[in-house]
Amino acid sequence: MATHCTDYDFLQIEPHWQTFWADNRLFAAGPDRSKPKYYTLDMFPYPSGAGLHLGHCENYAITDIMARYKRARGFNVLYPIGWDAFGLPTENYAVKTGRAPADVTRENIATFTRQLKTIGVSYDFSREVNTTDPAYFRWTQWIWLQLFKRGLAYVEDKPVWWCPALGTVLANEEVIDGKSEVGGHPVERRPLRQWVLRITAYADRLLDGLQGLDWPDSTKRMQAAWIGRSEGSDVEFDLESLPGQRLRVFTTRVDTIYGATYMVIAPEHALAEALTTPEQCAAVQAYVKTAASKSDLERTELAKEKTGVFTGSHAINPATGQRIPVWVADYVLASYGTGAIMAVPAHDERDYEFAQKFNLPCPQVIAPADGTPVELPYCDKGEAVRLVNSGECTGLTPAEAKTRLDARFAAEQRGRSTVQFKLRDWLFSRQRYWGEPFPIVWVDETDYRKAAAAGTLPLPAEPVTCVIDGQTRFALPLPESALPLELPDAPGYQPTGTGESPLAILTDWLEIWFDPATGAAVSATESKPGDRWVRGRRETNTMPQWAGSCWYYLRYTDPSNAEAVASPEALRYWGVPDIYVGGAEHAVLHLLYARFWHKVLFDLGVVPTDEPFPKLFHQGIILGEDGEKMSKSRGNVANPDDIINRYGADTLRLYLMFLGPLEAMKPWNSRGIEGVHRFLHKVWRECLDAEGKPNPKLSDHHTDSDELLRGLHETIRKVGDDIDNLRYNTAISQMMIFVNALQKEPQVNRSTMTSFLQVLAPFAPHMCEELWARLGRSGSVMLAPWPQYDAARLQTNQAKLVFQVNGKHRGDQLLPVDITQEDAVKAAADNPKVAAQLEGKTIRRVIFVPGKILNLVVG
RNA sequence: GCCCAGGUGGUGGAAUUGGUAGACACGCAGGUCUCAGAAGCCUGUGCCUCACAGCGUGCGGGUUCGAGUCCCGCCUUGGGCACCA
Repeated sequence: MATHCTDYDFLQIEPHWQTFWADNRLFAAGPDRSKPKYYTLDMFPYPSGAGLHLGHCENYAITDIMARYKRARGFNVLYPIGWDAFGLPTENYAVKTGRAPADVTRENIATFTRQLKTIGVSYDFSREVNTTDPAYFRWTQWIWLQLFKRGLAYVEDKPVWWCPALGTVLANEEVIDGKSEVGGHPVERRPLRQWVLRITAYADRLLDGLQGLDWPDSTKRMQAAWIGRSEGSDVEFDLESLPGQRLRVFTTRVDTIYGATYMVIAPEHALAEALTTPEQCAAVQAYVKTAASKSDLERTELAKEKTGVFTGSHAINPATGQRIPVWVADYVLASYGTGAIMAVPAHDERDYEFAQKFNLPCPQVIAPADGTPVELPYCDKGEAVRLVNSGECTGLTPAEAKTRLDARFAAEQRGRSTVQFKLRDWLFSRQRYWGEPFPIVWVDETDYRKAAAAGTLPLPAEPVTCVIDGQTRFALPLPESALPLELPDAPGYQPTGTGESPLAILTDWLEIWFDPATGAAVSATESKPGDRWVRGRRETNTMPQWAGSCWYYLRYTDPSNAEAVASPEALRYWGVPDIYVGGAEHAVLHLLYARFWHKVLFDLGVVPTDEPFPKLFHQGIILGEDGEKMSKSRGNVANPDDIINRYGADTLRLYLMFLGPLEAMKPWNSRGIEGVHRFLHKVWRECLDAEGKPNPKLSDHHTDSDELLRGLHETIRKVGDDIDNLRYNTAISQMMIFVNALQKEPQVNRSTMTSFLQVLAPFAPHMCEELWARLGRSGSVMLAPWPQYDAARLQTNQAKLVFQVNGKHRGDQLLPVDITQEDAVKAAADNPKVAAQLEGKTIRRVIFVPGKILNLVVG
């Protein structure tokens, strides 16, 4: 079944075995539930027109080697692939060319698939999923409906990037330095109706869940920082000019309240206008207007110098009873906490800087317990500091003061201990065509009540409403049975020019008669089909690309199930990925969003566990030869197709894995690849002679030396360990060491060679299949059980003992491992170099680590 | 500014719990084979030195019989966050 080439002709060998694997369906995840399962997953690729790059190859080689190894170890392996195919690049291309996004997507997927097959990745292509397939996004919509039903989705006007010149809304990543990425046109913020998901309701669980995950620490830390849990207190300050109203602040340092000498509200704060006195009106209005016209980016970038305006009003510090001024300043963010702060300049850097600029008082209320004078601002807290000048709290530690003040303000009904998060709710809509449509119809209140009364729809406890053309509309979901809601055809896919999605001009699709019981719809231009039908307008937003990638790993367990996301049985057996490999660029968003959806599905009883990715690994970025990030403009891109044509996929895979630690960022080196290519040639020559027949040095009867067998067993052991621990580079180095030893042997037992081929096979699968067959082994090397190493073979009775004198290496000698210290010292003393160092000196101390080192301390 | 991870030959990198620094490979040099070349094979290759010795894991200190590894201070590269009260 092997090819007949005499040389290592990888261009012939590789396609041959790729066809063999596909024809024999060797990589399909099996139905046998008695076997232990292993689920390995790559991050969901976007099938771009540019095709596969080296980063993909690195990612997929890592998981492919793992998958092949685990199969050989007897696991039932699930190793799937699919396509995260909705999204902007395809839509932009469609707009430009007028071609249907679905057609473009299909072509891109075909290209990707072809390329994947040329690198020999052992995916189970029978489980391929595609987020743009209605049979798939039916369940994306279904999950979204569950979120909707549980009150986790709502609608809000939110500012988005709008480009007047392009007549369209842009994503954050399409805006660069305040200009559109395409064309460099100016962009502005414009409020548009958006769907928002209440991810903040899961903030605590998302944070706590991180603890048990086997993820890179840096990624866990990044997510924790993104969630940004912060414990503090809410306190309400009375307002002198607005009796009965209070200004609420959030502070993590309520213990410093005796030092709060002014307050600051964000320019967007609801009380900004009410608090402004007539004399200050012009100044405040001007300030608020300037702040509003700045983008978030400008506001933070220009943040070097603090700015602000006095409102003219005062609040009362509830601790001291003093009147303190209320300012407006944009260093306070409307979106965090309550949008207002109590400023304690003596103990907060930002407040200090502001107070210095505007000449506000800075009384110190925290001091080191030992009375050391300190410079302001002084931000220490903890056991070593005490409150000073703080009335009843003077002398307490900050922690004690917090307890006391929280209790006092709670009793006064003006405060409490509380927790804030940096995490914001998730803006979950795009004004775009190429995404999942929301299964929502906007209706008036009467129709909503009528439809709700039927009791069959997935409705939230509180209706979701919005105002369209001055009228309040209610969000009526499609019944689950009516899913999927497919995308209508849109001529040209052009932007509408109003900021709404291209769907908003497809009147027949948009304005409908709708049957809430069945989800059926007809154009509103037709006559009302029946009594229970209601007049509605479809939701025109579509879901962001994150939607489809939030749950795809579940679909792989049962990809064609028409009744559910996946069957409970499949979800129980396959569970979640045992290892998830992808780039660190998704450390926060994708991984956080998917965790959120998974927890909701867990609460719904759909999935049996509450975390989707127990083990995560990030492969490092492959840089160009110049050590810079690969990019077309730099001209430092190495193309996988070229490399495969020149060296073969096995060489490419092996070299990518040999380059360095998998997680490290490392530069490509086109000369270095020669090394692993030579290594594969060497393996070939050790197996076959010049005619392509088995090398005469291989025999079935030869007894290999203990040393060679120790090398073989050490290699089996190390390669297995290193694969388990994702240290492929040292596994390869061990295989090179073994082949170098093999090469020096005049005769080698054939089974030694075939055992070695088995451990090499996950890395260089095509060549190992070929050699396995040519050495007379039957079937696929992939089906042979992983060789066992014999621990007894690894032992030696001699080991090199290193001699040191005063910690310096002075020689070594092969000695029995169980040598006594006394004999070891004798052996050392016989060593001429050691003897020279001992000359005329006394041995003061002997450090003996058996089998390793003998250090003689002399003086 | 804050948090994190790195810094080892000409190059990529290796080094259980502190125990031979530089495995493996690239490159380079010499040799062998060849009419010649390619490929292969052999030898060498941290620095300094003819050699002995000495010096060497970003820099400066420290702990230790012994430090790439542990501790303190600094420099530097990369990543993340960035007025989050």
